[in-house]
Amino acid sequence: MSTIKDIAKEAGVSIATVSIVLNGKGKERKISKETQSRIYTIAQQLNYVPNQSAKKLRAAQKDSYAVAFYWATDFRINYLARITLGIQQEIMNLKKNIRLTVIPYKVDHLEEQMKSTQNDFFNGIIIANMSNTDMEFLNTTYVPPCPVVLFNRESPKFSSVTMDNYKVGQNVARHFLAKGLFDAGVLTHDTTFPIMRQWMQGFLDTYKEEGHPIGEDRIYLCETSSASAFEICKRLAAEGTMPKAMFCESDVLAHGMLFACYETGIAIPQDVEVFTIGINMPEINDYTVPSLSRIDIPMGEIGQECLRMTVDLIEKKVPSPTVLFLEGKTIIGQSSPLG
Amino acid sequence: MSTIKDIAKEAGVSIATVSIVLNGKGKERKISKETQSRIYTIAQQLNYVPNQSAKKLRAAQKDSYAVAFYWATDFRINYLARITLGIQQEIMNLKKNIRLTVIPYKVDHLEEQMKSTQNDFFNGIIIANMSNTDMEFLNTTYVPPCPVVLFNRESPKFSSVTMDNYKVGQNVARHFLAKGLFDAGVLTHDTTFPIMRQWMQGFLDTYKEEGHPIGEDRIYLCETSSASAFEICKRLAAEGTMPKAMFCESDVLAHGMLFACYETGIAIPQDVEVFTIGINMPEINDYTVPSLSRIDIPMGEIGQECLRMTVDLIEKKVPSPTVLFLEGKTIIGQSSPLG
DNA sequence: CTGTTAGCGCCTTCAC
DNA sequence: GTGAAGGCGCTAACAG
Repeated sequence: MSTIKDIAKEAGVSIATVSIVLNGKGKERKISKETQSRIYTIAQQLNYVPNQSAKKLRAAQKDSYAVAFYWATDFRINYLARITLGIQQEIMNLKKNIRLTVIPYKVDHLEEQMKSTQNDFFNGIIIANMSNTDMEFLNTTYVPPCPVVLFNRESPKFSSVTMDNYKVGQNVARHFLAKGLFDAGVLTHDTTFPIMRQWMQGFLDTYKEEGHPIGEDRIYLCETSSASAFEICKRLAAEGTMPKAMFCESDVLAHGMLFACYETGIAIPQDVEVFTIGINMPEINDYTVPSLSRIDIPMGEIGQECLRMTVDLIEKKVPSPTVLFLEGKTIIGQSSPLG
Repeated sequence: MSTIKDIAKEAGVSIATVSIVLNGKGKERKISKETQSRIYTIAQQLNYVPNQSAKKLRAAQKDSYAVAFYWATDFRINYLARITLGIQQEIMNLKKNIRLTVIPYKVDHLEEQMKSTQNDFFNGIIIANMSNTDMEFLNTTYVPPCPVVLFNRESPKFSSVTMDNYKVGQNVARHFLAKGLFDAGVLTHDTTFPIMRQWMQGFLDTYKEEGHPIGEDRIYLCETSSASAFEICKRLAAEGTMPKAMFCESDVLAHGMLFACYETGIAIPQDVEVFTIGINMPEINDYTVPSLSRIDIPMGEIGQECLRMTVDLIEKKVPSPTVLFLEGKTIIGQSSPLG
């Protein structure tokens, strides 16, 4: 990488002259036309790219933080947009100069990504969507260079903004149980996302406590796609083993299920009721056929709180680790009306 | 903002000592426990936050670019996730140290956002989702401090990655016309997004050229929500004025339309065929009821090319402005099968 | 154990 | 019209 020094040497002028010209102040400072064009040409030849760190240092930014936002690149990219939006809104609110750098990582490979990223140049880090493997890495080997806040995860070591995920599962179970739907199933992802297992635990425990334990065979593991849920539900329809109530652990799966029921002539909610966790935009689930009953994860809000907490940690206004719990929003649609 | 100098003065040690301690190398360099804890305490008291620009400058990053990505915060946040993903993938491919900063802006208010953001600290800027107002600002008053690439827009002044949007509309029209669906309508957003008007123009012109002009009354303006499309389509159903074919200019609207047809007993595709532009994740439209025929905008790909072009412009490997055209992907679902 | 010094790349002030 | 010098905040090499 060449610098203005290189250009100055090549052009036979001083560094100051180069700086003036490249910042478009040549005319104002009455630098000769020739000198200017010579400098521009050489800058181009040497492939000059200004060093923004140096510029910034010189400009002495006040209250300027660099925050990294790690996000998984799988099927959940949709909802990450809303997290980012929440984070950005909070940045506006705070009226500070905060640069949010988005860093993608592959689920189960957070470690590699973190090693290749130079985290020492951030003031704070927010991490979303970690798998158990990723949590394991964070909780054991990782040494943070700055405050770290986890999105919807819990850890003994790091701050986080999360939900009472066990209670989410409990609430879904109670909704079904209140309607006498004892033959229930769970449609879930086959990967190990901690929160999904917490939801399921709350759901299963509640059914068991109420005297209607759900068998292992009623837990259906899908790939993380509508297509996979579609296949499984088509099979259930063909076998005639569809339960009376299905708890879908994400709307991605619920979409596949709705489509399977549509194709096989199973009526929702008459034949089977569907309750899901909303991770997509609320609107999408309001206009599915039929519309989905669900508990929406407050993505934007969690993002917002993550950013606020990160700043508070940077400024040492809260102790580390701090944990904040938020509530999910229950929305009753057509797929499972109130009892 | 305090610096290590302030801490050094306060603690009565040199700035080097402070630097060593705060970087966790106290033990290794055998700084006394007391000195260390004194430094930590004072750092906390003075609310010290390291200046990352200075750190970075010192570390002399090579091939390190800062790229800003402006995105609109409206209903399109969903698809912006995929753009970001494409951009990030390209960053990985390039094997350069590129920091992507996401900067949200309100549609029609790009100007204000750009003024409040210090763009002079970026090496390149990518802008998505501009309205006519935003384009106007860019094309007239805006003076870019670095290369600018537009996402799916055209401009005489700036580089861009875009689609042949007129042709997209033509293709939809031809699909309907080949099936003899002459009574067609357009369901579109009431805002002025340039590409939507281009789609519509291609669509309307083709119908007219083929001798089946579409009347003004067949153009339905919605708010940018499924809810709004739902209301309009419910009205059409009630009046019995639903056309035989509907071109939805975004799947957000198509979702509202599908739901309205479901509720009012209008059969798709028997009573009305639906063709849409896919902006959401492809999967969502594969599992609507019925699944949607559509042309998907290659969001990720456009993002990817935007980043590549930005880097090429920074490194002056391509002239400015450069324009690149990409193709949309046609997917035939149940809502409008092949003729 | 701690301090001094030099310099990362850039811009601004002042001097000629 | 142009150049020399100083300094933004930080770290590493070297010196005690």
